[in-house]
Amino acid sequence: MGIKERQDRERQAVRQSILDAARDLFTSEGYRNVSIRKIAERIEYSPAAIYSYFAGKDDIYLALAEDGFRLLDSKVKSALGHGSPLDEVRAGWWAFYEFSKEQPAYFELMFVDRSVPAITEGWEGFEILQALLTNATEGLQRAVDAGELPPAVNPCAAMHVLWGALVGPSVLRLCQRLAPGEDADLLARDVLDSILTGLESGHPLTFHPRECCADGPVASAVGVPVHEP
Amino acid sequence: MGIKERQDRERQAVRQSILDAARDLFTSEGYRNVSIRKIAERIEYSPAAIYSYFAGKDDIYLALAEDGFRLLDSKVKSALGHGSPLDEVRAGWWAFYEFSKEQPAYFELMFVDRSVPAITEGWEGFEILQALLTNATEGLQRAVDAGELPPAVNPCAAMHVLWGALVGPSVLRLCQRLAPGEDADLLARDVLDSILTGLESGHPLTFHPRECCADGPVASAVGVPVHEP
DNA sequence: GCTCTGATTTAACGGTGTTCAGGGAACTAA
DNA sequence: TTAGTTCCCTGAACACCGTTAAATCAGAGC
Repeated sequence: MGIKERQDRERQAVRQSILDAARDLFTSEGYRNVSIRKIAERIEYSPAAIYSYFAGKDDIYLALAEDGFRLLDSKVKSALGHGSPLDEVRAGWWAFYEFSKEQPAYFELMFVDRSVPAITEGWEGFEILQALLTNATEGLQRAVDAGELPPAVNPCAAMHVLWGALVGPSVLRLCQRLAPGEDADLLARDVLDSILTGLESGHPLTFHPRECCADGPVASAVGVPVHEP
Repeated sequence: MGIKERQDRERQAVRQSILDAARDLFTSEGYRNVSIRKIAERIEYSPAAIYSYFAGKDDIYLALAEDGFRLLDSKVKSALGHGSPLDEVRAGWWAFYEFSKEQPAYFELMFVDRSVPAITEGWEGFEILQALLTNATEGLQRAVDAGELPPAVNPCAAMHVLWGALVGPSVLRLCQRLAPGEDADLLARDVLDSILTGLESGHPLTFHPRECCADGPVASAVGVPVHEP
């Protein structure tokens, strides 16, 4: 009795076609300018049909963003495992930058488009990013423990700095704000190197962390607005 | 014949009341959740009346944001003029952070709220921010010329790093993502110091700038989406 | 064949930003 | 004072939006 399986498969296919259409439209026209009706028209269904697959427009975005965070997570993780702790820090953040090149559509949805709904605690994608940033902080801690970074370096604050700085070149590249002769890769590398060099110099950090990386970094990272969408 | 003057004054007062109501509503409920009808109700006018003062909802935001950029500009400028070039760099960026504390409503509209319309070239506020960031780059150049920073430091890239990193603590503070015991001021200072220390160490920068600061930084800074609002 | 289930559509609700013809008050000129 | 003009403002409408309830329809199971 493969009927249910076939039905499930078909349903999954429709669901995926909604996501594909939405990703295309979101990245070409911006989340704000895409309506449920446009997505429905693209997949040749009625607008109401979509609501049997997703609770609402925001949920379509959240499903896409969750995929994106998963992709980012696996990309960063596969870049680790080689070299010293400091090498891993460098590799991890470089993977983040490369992700913005390889998956520009996802990256844009995740970090650039400002009309997108808010990312809140409890949502799966939030937890993935959360864990990723916590890992990044722990990586910095290992580099400190290994003596590759001065003991004065606060891993949490350092992670914030790396994060904030690395988003810049990624967005610059994505928005094509660099001239043809300018190489975003070099800029990204410079930014990364500058930060790490600064950390190596070991300026004492006065910030007093708590479990600041347990709920802090994501908010600043993605630029979460204070209000509900 | 002060009639026209009085009429102009009244008109200006109504215009200002629209802006005041809009700023209150935007920052308490988020740009996305505020409708023209709500603003109209607040000032006891009909929704249509607003369109004789502003071309649309987005223009109300743009007028507010322009005020904000002007405020930021004057705050940063008044912080300059004392000390060495490197001191000025530090003072300027610290003023930026302080602005986020003193004018949280404006700062939120300018940099945090993600449902706000895009900032585009040609708009007055864009030019103000543009000039401000160009000034920041020139300040870094002066610090290099004065020997306070190594010649290898690329002012444009360095400006990007400072900018990206400083937004982080500001947003963290604004979104109250720090525990009571954690001091955002210290975090901001650490971030600023870390970056400057890194620059002083003089890691060679490979990025090849053009007039990259003539049209680049703003986009990455504010997180401008690719699409029209 | 019939029934039942569940995916899909039709039609509508309440909201949005925005436009436009007209009313009416205030000002000007005779 | 009165007639004319100007211009702000309103009411009503338009074209959308996200979302939902009821009707419809195809297909599976008996």
